Amino acid sequence: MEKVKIIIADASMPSANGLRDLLQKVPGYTVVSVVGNGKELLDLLKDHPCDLVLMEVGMPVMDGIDTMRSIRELHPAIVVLTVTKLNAIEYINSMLVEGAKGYFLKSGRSEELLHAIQQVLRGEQYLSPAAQESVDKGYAYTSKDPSGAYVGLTPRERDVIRLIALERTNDEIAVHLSISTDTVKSHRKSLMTKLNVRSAAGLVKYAVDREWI
Amino acid sequence: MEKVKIIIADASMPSANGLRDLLQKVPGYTVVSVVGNGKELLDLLKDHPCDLVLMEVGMPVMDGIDTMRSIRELHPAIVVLTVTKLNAIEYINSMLVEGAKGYFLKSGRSEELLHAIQQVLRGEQYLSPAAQESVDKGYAYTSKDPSGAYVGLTPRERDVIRLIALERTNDEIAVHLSISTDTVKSHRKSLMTKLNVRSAAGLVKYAVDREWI
DNA sequence: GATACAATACCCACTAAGGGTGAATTTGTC
DNA sequence: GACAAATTCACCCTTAGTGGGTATTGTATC
Repeated sequence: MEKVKIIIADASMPSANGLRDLLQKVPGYTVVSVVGNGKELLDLLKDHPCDLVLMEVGMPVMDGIDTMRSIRELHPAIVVLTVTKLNAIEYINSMLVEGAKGYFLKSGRSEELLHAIQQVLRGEQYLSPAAQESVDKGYAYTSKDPSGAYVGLTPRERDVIRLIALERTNDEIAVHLSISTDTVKSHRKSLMTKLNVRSAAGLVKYAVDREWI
Repeated sequence: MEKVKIIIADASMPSANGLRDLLQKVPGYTVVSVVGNGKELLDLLKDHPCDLVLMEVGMPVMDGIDTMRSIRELHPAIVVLTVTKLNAIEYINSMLVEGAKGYFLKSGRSEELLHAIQQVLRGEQYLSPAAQESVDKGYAYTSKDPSGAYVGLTPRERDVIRLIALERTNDEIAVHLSISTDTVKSHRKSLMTKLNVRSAAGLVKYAVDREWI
């Protein structure tokens, strides 16, 4: 019987290695590769297929949510289990909407992770208890979109949110991007509406969590 | 010969387990415990001494910097190696000032971590290349304190910075803490001066990084 | 009792950000 | 070519935050 081929996508070395070591102990599993961001994962998948991906949401270069969308498009058969420390509802919702089969929080126990893997491999959804609780409590960032559709940011909006998180004022951002201050304000307003936050604080948290800064 | 007793303090399960598994393979080392935050660590140290602590900066309940200060006071003989994903200068500086012997970034390789451990156990300081680079570039948050003294926040300032990160306005914070809006502004000013940031964005990043939200 | 600091509160002036509305232009896709 | 989406820009007005002070009280610590 073929072993389940697993790839781990996590920028944090001890975390990625910890997952690898844990899974290598399981007879039916084989970790074929460990990558540090979404781009590396997609490059690898081009000619190295696998059955299961364990993926962190917060990764540099290309984060988990964007990566998830590409995987669903390019490799629909791959099962993805999110393995992250982020338990905010917007990430859970985003990952599930984009097609992740499960959402496991890193505060959980190893045995629970193995259980989660078995469950998603069987085709069932898995959510960590705390994640399930967040989902039950309702949607914070996504309340304006009850359909559950993913709220994507445009490239320009990402430019702006990054600079906001870097403590730049609207004027400075305008100079940096060679656009008018009014345009920066436009993007800022779109960002706040999309992410359903009330102030710059919410934008900064979003950018920090996703490791965009 | 006695084995080196090691405790790992890291709230992230795969990360903590990854470190534990890595160290258990080394003949001279023994991981006596794994804890999830600074408070658990200090409780454990009361009657379970150890030689080396690997500690993450970002931990819930009690973060690495506060924990470091207590360790230096209560258990001066224990060698602490910071093992974190945070590479901002203020954390590096804070941990070193508080008495950590080394600062290892989780993006580094396992062999490098073992090398770092050997180095701090010999009594030498260790810094990850990227961390060394940050130090060379100068101090961002701590530029106003060239002596390198740790910039500590008072309990009230922590209340305020947390609420700022939670997107509360000054008025809301005032009501929540039962103080006047002017007092909130006073705390806000102190925070920005102490942390040497220009706007709320810097405060939010600080709070998010330290997992205070 | 003197010192230091945290916490509280107030003043003033100025700048930045938030919220609403509308619209032109480019870009890519069907 | 029609359509949707992204990007750009311009007004309006209101509120919130920033930066500079100063000052009082309480509470440790020396």
